[in-house]
Amino acid sequence: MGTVSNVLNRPNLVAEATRQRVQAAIGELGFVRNETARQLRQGQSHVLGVVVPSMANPYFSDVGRAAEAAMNAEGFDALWCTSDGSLTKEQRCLDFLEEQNVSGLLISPLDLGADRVAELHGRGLAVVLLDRTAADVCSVAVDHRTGGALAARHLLGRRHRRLVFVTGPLSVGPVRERHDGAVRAARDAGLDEHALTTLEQPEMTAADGRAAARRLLDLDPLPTGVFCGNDLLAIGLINELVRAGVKVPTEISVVGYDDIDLAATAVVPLTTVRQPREELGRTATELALAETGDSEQHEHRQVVLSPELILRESA
Amino acid sequence: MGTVSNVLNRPNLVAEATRQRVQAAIGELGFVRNETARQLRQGQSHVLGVVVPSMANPYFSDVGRAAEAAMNAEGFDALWCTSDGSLTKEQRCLDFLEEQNVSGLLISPLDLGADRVAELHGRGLAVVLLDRTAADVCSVAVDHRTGGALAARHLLGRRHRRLVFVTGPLSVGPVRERHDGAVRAARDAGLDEHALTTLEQPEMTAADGRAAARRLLDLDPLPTGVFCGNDLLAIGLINELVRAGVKVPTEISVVGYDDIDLAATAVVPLTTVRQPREELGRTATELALAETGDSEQHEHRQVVLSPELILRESA
DNA sequence: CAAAGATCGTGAATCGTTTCAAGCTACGCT
DNA sequence: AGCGTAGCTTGAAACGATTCACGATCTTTG
Repeated sequence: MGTVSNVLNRPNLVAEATRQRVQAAIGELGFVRNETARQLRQGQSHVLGVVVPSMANPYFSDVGRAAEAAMNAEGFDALWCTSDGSLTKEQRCLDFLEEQNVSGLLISPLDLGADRVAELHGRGLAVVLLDRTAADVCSVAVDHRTGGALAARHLLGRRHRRLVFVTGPLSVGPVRERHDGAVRAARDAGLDEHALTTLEQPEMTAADGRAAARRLLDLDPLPTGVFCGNDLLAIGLINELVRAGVKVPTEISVVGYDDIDLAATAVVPLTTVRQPREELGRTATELALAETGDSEQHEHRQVVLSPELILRESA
Repeated sequence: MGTVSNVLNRPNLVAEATRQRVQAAIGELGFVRNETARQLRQGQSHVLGVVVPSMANPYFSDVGRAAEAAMNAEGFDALWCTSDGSLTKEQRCLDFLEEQNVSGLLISPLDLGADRVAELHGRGLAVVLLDRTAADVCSVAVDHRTGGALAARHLLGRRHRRLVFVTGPLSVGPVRERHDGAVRAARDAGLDEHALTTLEQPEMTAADGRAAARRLLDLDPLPTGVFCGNDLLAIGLINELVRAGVKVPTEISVVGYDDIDLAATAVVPLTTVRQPREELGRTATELALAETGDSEQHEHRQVVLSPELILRESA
């Protein structure tokens, strides 16, 4: 019925008495608006998709949560999808979201080359890249080169001259940038080429950090400063170092990256490079919402946020 | 067009030639089926909602991931919602899912009393409780009493006679059950009443574990065995203990609960009670799918899974 | 008191898909 | 040739909400 629709969507158009009556009936019958039909008719959905490689990763879950909160504040809802590091799964997520008619997409794509995202964008979906950057799309990223440099310079400033950079797969953009930033900073400080080792791990979990620590303990002479590509690596590494009887930070200093919750409560509270996760998520939905609003004469913006060094005890 | 629908849903009914032609057109035009309209017409959705208190908690993200994988295998998709520990947010999640016409619900409700879930169930939604149990609903839970007892008996078996149970809010069912199981086991073993302390923390994060460690270090005499309500508590606690120079497990033994990934790579690899998270998630979607299928003469099942003690180094 | 205007309620069309009855073809059989 | 049938295709109704033009009622005003 038309009136019911008005009561729900434009209550001011309907007389107080009728409004009451309709509301009562709604309560009585337990009527629930069928969002599905509503969307079909309106062609728009008030739902944004969030696609991340993993929800278990505190970095993504924090960013996503901030993004979702910002959406809710504007009457939008979030549809979470996890690609689990698989391109196939990512495809499946995008298919799902497209079929669900989301009006926008916050995505941290596994592979920028995959132009499925571009295709969706072409169909009129608002797209915001999380922690990636591309020419003709909105994006919010952190300046990882600066972040890496921040970490390296901190170690250098503490007179460390034998450094190891423990990193995840350098094929991943942000990871490579952190590493590059650190290496560049070390070189700029005039550090000797062979005083600088890179340990590339297949993943970025605490287990990988532990494995890195074992390889690191074989080095001779032992390095004195370590920069890890994320906090989980750093935590695993420190744990194994401590187990081996190496004192952190006296014998080896460690800097992490991300500043996840666990960083503060590690055996040795972690000195780390904080990414502004809340701001990242919030800004991403702002950009997306702006784009869904404007639709046509929208200007794509590439926002770059700054990382910050958090001093604790590990370095 | 009717034929297009047939090509997509019942390809055997349509002639090879037409099928090819339609497929070609689909490819050419970049046609994407509008799931919204499809659902509206069918009244059913091939989507299940997953409602958990937090995605950052590895326990829930693992359970949910297993559940989602099982859904995907059956052609269903998952809609993730996080209640973030707030009843309001949980309500919002349920409203959203109902409006989205999900055909089932996997939920770990904050408050069993809230009969919103029962209401949805009444509307014909398949409902499966995660880690909670109620009379007239399907559920998959772990026998936490046994889990708690497993942990306590392990400590007692190692001749520990001064025990502390560090726990989260006892208002949370599963948490209380773990605690009760442990306390009962200790009493059954004839442990003195005052040789048993309970430290209740407001949350169950590593930070709470650290706080617990500080309170614990004030105790005189120091306890020798500690059972933590989850691994995060245990990790935070051990970290602080080690920082204070207390040797684990020689001076104090610690048992955790969950067996999250981090447990194995902690400074002192954690002895812990493993919950079968994958099985829990998988079973939950099986129950839900079974219920959506049968609809009417469906028998509710309460599945209870068994925890398992994982021996590592911390106790 | 009548006409105009303001205020609300009504009914039909619409969104994109599924479903089903009915129509069409071509073929085989007698 | 005539008829039945299997195999496909077509067209229209339906899902539940929104939207909009129209009609009904009530109020105001000259």
